[in-house]
Amino acid sequence: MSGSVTIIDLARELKISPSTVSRALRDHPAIKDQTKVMVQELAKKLGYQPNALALSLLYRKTNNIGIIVPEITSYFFSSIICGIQDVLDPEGQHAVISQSNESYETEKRGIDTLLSSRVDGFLISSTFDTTDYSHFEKLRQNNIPLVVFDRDCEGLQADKVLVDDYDGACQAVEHLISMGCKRIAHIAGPKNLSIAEHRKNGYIDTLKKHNIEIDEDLIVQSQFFQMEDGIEPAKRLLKLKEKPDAIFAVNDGIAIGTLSVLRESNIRVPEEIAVIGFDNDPFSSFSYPSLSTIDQPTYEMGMLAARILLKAISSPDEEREFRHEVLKPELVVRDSSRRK
Amino acid sequence: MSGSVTIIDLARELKISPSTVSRALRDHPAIKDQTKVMVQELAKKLGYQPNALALSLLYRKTNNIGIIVPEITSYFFSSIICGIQDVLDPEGQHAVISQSNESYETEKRGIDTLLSSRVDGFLISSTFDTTDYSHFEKLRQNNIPLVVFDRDCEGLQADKVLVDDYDGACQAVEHLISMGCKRIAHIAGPKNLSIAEHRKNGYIDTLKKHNIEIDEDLIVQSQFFQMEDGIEPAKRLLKLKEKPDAIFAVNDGIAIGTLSVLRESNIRVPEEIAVIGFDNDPFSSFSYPSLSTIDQPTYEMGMLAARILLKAISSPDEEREFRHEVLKPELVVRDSSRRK
DNA sequence: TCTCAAAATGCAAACCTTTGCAGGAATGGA
DNA sequence: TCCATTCCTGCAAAGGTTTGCATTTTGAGA
Repeated sequence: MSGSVTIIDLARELKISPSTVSRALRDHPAIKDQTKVMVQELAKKLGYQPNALALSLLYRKTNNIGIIVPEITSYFFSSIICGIQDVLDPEGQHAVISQSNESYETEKRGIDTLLSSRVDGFLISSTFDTTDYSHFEKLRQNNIPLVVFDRDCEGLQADKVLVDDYDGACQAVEHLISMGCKRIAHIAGPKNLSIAEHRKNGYIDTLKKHNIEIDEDLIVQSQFFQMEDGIEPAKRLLKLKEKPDAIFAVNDGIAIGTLSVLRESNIRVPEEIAVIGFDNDPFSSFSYPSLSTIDQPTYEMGMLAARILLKAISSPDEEREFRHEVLKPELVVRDSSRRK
Repeated sequence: MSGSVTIIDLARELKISPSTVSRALRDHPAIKDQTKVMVQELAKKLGYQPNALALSLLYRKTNNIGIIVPEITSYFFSSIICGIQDVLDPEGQHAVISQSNESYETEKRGIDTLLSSRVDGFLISSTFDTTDYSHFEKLRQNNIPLVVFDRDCEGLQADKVLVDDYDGACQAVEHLISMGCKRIAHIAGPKNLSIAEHRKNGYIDTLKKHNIEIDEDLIVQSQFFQMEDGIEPAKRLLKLKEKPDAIFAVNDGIAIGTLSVLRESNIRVPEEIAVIGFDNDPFSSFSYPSLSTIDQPTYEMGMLAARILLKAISSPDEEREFRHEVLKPELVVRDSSRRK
């Protein structure tokens, strides 16, 4: 940054005013061709680059987009970010990424620091703990566009890009039933997380639809979404007097953890217990047995969210409805649920 | 951004000058206590937040750090980024992340756009194709600090935080030998990528050290680092007349792909063929069989790189040697290489 | 009441760029 | 030669903040 050459430097060198230099660089019609050539050549020679900071200050626009996600190490979120970046990049927008680590406080702090660094808009997937949305409301008051993705904040007025988790769960359970499973267990995700609730509801409703009684013992809970978090809940299910013949895990991580427990217990998958996950993590097709799952259009979700945000940024005062997009997930059948 | 209140607003409201407001907010000794209280209360009431843009312009410092990585979807890079962020955050620095997708051109473009958005420094892990470092040299000419991590750019004058890949490979092969393996194959990574070369050299030298002849047929190449990229090379090894009794894969992704091929071919791991990877991806302890590997201190690498960068930024003109840190990797033995 | 130092505040420049408006130079025609 | 255009170019303000220096205010002491 130190050695950077400014418009003023060019002006001084050419003994003309900064405004003329500015206009010459932007090909303004009121500038003589001769002057333009002269300026542009010097600019090139000296490697002039406009100071984005000065422009941001002038136009009140940084071209920075704040992204807040619970974590970036999971494929799920990192591939969403890919989708976002592939939309932002060609538009000259930059992604400033902050992790909340599933902590409400950190999320709030993240918003504040990004806010004071003047990002033009926010893309947020909130934490487990986020039940109070006042920090999001604040954005609207400040007139800063916000698009919520994946994890719904129910009641919050904002653009949203979500996945139909309920439908995904229904597909998963329908599939297990069609494979002849009778006692289908569910390893549910953290409480008060909308997506986990929706999946659980899809599970319950599908069983009911098929007149299968809901057995509360068959519903256990995982604390987080990592592979190791699946171990303990899976073990709990295996301790039941009447074991399940299928397990629908809230995501692929938990499902993979479950598979490892089943393997250790010498339970054949899918013959004794079928397993299905959720996410279609790249990992899932390489597990043993390969894992049936519900594919989520993560990349598309990121792209769509980013597009909606950019649109909101470029037409600020427009009165409009908040968008509420719901993407459809898709069943992927692999060995872990395929009855031969 | 629109509704944001400025120091000038506060000044007007209180009928004092902006400079007094500024000083009052920063608790300057020359300001009357009464005035300070008055200003600070109004600032709080109106929710004043300093405009970081104006400050950046003034101090020629954005507090943004540009990160360029080949991809963010792998655990390897995303956990490095975690380490980076955990250092940047408390310092009020923001990570602006750009992906090169292993493309030299994209990497170059990334530098240019981040440069024009005035990041204070760069943390870069270069692509496969990056053999020309002029875009990095440019940074030094502009006096912008750069720390290279993981993937070395040989010959480039810059701070570097690397992992001793050679040593890691030696540990892996030593381990296989100690388990009684005689025909150890290597699935190498992309050519002209330093880390892949170092691992290959470690493999070769360790075999030589044990007077094991190098068989070129046992060295095959993978194109990329994903699981699916391991399939084809593994199949090539299985087609050999004399099959290997161990495979050292350049990373865990390739190793996982290899395991799936071995499984399909009904080859017992580790009894017939032992397998070891590199990275200690979380996945590797949940594969079947669980994968022996070389643990890389990714999080620490990110932290160290970030710390070095921040130091370089805060003491710009200081004459100093470039740092060249080499972290030690560590063998993790699991089922895929444990002879019973 | 006046003086003077000390205390408190304000002015203006700097960071870099854009742009409406004013003004100067050049050119054409009479 | 002079006037009226047209064509170029420059001035200054705006965006928000900090800070050296100048200026005003305050209060004490004479």
